[in-house]
Order: sequence, then C-alpha cells, then structure tokens
Amino acid sequence: MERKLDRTDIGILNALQKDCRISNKKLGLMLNKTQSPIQQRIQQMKGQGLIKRFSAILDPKLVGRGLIGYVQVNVEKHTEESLTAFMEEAAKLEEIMECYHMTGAIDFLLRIAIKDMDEYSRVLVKKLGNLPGVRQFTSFFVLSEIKSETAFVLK
Amino acid sequence: MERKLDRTDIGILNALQKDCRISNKKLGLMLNKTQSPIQQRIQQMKGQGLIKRFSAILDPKLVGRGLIGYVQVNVEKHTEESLTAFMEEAAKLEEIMECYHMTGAIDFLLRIAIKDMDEYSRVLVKKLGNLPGVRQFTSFFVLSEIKSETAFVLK
DNA sequence: GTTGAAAACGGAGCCTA
DNA sequence: TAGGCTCCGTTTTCAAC
Repeated sequence: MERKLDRTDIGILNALQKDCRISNKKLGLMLNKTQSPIQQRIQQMKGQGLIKRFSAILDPKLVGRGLIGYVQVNVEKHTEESLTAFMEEAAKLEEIMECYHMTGAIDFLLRIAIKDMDEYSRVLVKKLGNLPGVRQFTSFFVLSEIKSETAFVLK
Repeated sequence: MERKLDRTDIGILNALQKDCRISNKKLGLMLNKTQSPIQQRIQQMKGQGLIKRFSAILDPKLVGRGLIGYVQVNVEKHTEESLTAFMEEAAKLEEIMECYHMTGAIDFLLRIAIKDMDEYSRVLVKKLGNLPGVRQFTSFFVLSEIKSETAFVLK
C-alpha cells in the first residue's frame, strides 16, 4: 500500500496544498497526465492518510476568533492517570485549537483562538481553570502574525 | 460587499472546513438550497477573504516533517528596523511554518516542522542562527500531539 | 483512454422584503 | 427595485471500465 512519492505525486500535493478545489483535469494539464491517473493518486494518498483532509482555511478575525494565545501548562503530577485526564478534557474545549505534550520545562502547550481579552478572562476562569491537575498557566498573546502556513514545500 | 453570516453561510463554512471537496450540490441538499446560491455564496466569501484558501492538510510524519518545535526568540533591540529585519528573514525560511510577534517576555514565537533532531541541529546553526538581531533562542519540542485543529466551530 | 453519468456554470425570469 | 432564489440549457468534470 505504501508508495514512494514520485514527481507527479509531489506536484499534486504541492498544488492541492495551495488550492485543493482545483479540478483533476487542470492538475493533469500541469503535470502532463490525464485526469484518470491524477484521480487515482489523490484517492490513494487520501486512503493512506498522507492527505489527512481537505479543509477551507478561514480568516480568524472575520469569524470572531482573531485573538491567538499560547498557554504553557504545568501539571501537578506526572502520573499517566493525571496526564490522560488533562489531555481528554483539553481536547474537548473548542477554544483550544492545538494541544501538545512537550519536552522540557513545559508539560503542555495550548494554542487558543478567541474573540478578545474579555473572552480570554471568561475562558481562563470557566474552562481552562477547570482542567484537571493543573499547577500553573503562563499565557502569551499574539500581537501580529508574520507567517502562518499549513503547506509544506515538498521536493 | 460585507454580508453578515446567516444560517446558510455558517452551514457552508462548517462543512467546507471539514471537507472542502464536497460538491456544491450536496451542500445544497444539506441546507435546502440548489447549487447556484451555494456557489455564489462560496465565491463571495472567498472574494471577501473570509475563506483564505482551500488546502489539503497532509500528515507531517508521512512527508518527512514529523518533528514539531516551538522556538521562543528574544531580539537584541526593539527598534522598528531591527524587528522588521528579523520578520522578513524569518518568513523566508520554509522550516518555519508559523511566526508570531508576541506580547510579554518573548519577542517572537516560531513553530518549526522538520524531519528529526539531526535536521534541527542543522537548521539551528545554518538557518535560525543567521536570523538578524537575535539575542537568544529557547526551544521546546512536541512529544505527542493531543489535538490539532484548523476548523472553527461556527454558530 | 473512452464513455456514460454527474456536477458546475451562467443566464433568464420570479419572488420577496 | 434590489437581492437572492429557482430553473434550465450548456459545458466541464468525474469515475468506472
């Protein structure tokens, strides 16, 4: 089932990362193929999990989620039970866009997307504050976005 | 040109964030519309910049970018010139997926996606090390991903 | 690569606020 | 009467063989 990526696959992936609503036919024209092999390859790569999903990327500001915060979390105990409890609850909160278990001095790193600082205080008290086993939060906020990319440059 | 989002727009956006290769016709069926108004609304929201792009989300591990690191950066000077120089150069590096100017004790936060620790040492020395005006880097690496979401839950 | 089926596109006219 | 909708004919794309 595994297939090494050839030039055509890489061309497909680079194009789909930029605009995945492009038609298979246009992809074929770019890559000197007909639409059939393009279609097959996309389905295979989707099936393999190499392509996780096709997603519309929205402008956070224009949907009322313009404030991005990073929250460093340290937990009370590092038992499996305690860590698992935290992870399960964190994953449920829709304000938390990303949650990572980290190396080093921080236990978890959260990326939150919210409307504004007023909402942050609500979220901090009512939601983050109820996550189990937390010892300490340290928050940093994004002043301005310099680069935000989802596409890898494949070669 | 501005249009407030109604139920239909929100339905479209929620669906497109989950799978933007869905046909306009299916969207219409879900939302009790024909494909024409669906098509129009999507084009409008794209034109407004509310939809930034349609992107294939790949599995980082399967394209050789499975190691995620967060790098906190402090700069030497906070002059406009110095900050701008850093931002311009940082944005060019393809290992840097995200770069934010931050509030508080950190000046910039970088999210890097690379193959492994060997590559990190190369990137640190050859690329990050050449960014202008840096005083200090502090790096944290992701042990495991608990949640990674690009879609906002719109209501 | 070919072909039948499906979807997207674009315009005309209608309905509603 | 402007905006948004449906309807429908044409063109393009899909997907199976």
